[in-house]
Amino acid sequence: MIKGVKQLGSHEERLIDKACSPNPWERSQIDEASNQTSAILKAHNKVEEDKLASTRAEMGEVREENKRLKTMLSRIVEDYRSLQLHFHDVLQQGQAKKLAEPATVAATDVEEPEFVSLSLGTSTSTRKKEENSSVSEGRGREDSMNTREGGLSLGLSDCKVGATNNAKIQPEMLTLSPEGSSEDDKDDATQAADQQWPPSKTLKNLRSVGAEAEDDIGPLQQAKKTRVSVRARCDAPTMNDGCQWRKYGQKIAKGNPCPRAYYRCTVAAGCPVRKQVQRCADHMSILITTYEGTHNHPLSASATAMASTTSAAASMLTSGSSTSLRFPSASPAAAGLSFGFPSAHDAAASKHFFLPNGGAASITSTPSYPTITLDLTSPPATSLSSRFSSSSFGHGGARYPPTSFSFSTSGPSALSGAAWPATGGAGYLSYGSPASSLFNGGKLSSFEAALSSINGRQQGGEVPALHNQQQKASTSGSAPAGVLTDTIAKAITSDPGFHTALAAAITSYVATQGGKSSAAGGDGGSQLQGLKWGQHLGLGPSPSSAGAACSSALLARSSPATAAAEQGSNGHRSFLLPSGSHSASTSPVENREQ
DNA sequence: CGGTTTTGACCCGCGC
DNA sequence: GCGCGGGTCAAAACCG
Repeated sequence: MIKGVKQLGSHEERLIDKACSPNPWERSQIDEASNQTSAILKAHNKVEEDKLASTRAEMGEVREENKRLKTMLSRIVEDYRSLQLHFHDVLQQGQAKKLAEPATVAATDVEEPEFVSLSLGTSTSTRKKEENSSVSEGRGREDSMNTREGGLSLGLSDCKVGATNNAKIQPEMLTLSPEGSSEDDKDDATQAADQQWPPSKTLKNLRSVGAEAEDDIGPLQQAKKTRVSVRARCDAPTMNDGCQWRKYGQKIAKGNPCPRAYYRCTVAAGCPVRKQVQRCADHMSILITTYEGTHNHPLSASATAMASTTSAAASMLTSGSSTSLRFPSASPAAAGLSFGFPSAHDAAASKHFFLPNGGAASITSTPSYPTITLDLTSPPATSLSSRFSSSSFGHGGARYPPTSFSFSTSGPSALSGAAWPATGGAGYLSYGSPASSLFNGGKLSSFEAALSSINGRQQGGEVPALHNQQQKASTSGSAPAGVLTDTIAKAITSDPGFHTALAAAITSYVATQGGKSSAAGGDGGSQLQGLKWGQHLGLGPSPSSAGAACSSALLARSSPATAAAEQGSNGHRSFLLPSGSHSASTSPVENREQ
């Protein structure tokens, strides 16, 4: 492209030179003719001069336009390179941390506070295995993720949140249960045992210890309580997320006639992961499943799907604090990022960007826990828009600033069931603006593939390869929910996707804005806007989270939006995944429920 | 018989 | 301090 611009520039110069200096023969002819027919020649001369002037003016415009394009391009390339550098930095830091990671879980908790919490799909053993087996190359790691069962190798849990995040949120990787931090006070011999789900007496003691220590480890405590809630239409008692669960309690929660069931993961003894399942009071067909904790064991592919999704969602939540810094409500960034979205609706706190096809909003609010909600309940009509929501009210709401961001996809309505590519990367190229043919060439983005999965539209034999792969790998039978959530999770978490989505979004945005500026005669505005946008994306040297950047990149695909109804009231970050006929099959265990 | 579910009791945090 | 609500325990019942 640069080459092309340069060629264009030299061509312009030749044209202008030619226009400015007619050859001698032409001049002599004109002089001769002027002697004979002065009147005619005068007129002729005038016409030529006019032509010259107009051509000169035209060339000047083209030249200026060329300059603008050159500048814009160099800025974009610059931004892209810095982003690339930053991306590699993050990868390398993650690798370095892993290599330095002590063998004990407790040590990990202490030394890696910046890891994103709630990596439900990531187990210590799995991650260790990967350290040994994978080359320290992003692409290689992703390959392993796509092929290996049970491990979430590239989830956002491996992705360090930016430094701005660390100041406020310091999630920890492995021990999300309340007793986790207090284990530091115990000797090593007991720590391993305490990784198991503690007996009630221990729990009671730990509760008090944890309360005492809370001042010191406040952020960690906060992060540990991070929950991921999944709303989905489901007729079955629970969604099949690939794990085995044992019900350990049931309560009638206030304000909801439906009892809330408490489950514990029984895949491995002592797995601290719990989930709560409750039907929505308003819509009994909607099942709300809330996950909390970190699996301490490898997961089946289908279980990893949900886990990685929730992990990704939690990562989005935690990374959202930095996002809020990047997209302050009153800053031009917020307006810039809206890309035509309506601005904030709830003056009190919530600032939602709504999507063109936004369906039912899903908001959850948990007074003391930062909770992110994946809403899979919107009707199929909203098929290709996506939105998540998260809420966080930690400690007076100051810890998680109320901000929302969303992203949407729009593109060909024909759902090809494009599978997440086995090698990753390539599929992400389909991120981009509809305005850009590059991203619109009949391909679906991976995210769209995920959405199509959610909507159950893989029909007529269009079963994604990923689906097949996971069905083969799954140890708990078919798990459509797992497949779709895995696809979503990959769309959110996969680093090359984040990488490429950004590049695609940049290109897409420039394509759109560049066209506008060109049509308007050009005032350099597009360049400026593009730069701002890039900065807000975190394209600069400052650290940014993958989630924030990815979602922001995806934002570029949004077309001017019409507001969707908002159900929540307080500060949430919002995503939404449409689901229509999302019905998850249930495991034999879960079928026993009443 | 082992694992799971049920269900009343208990604990704890929070608000008044 | 008390009541309320959420979360958990644990014994009994249930199930394959």
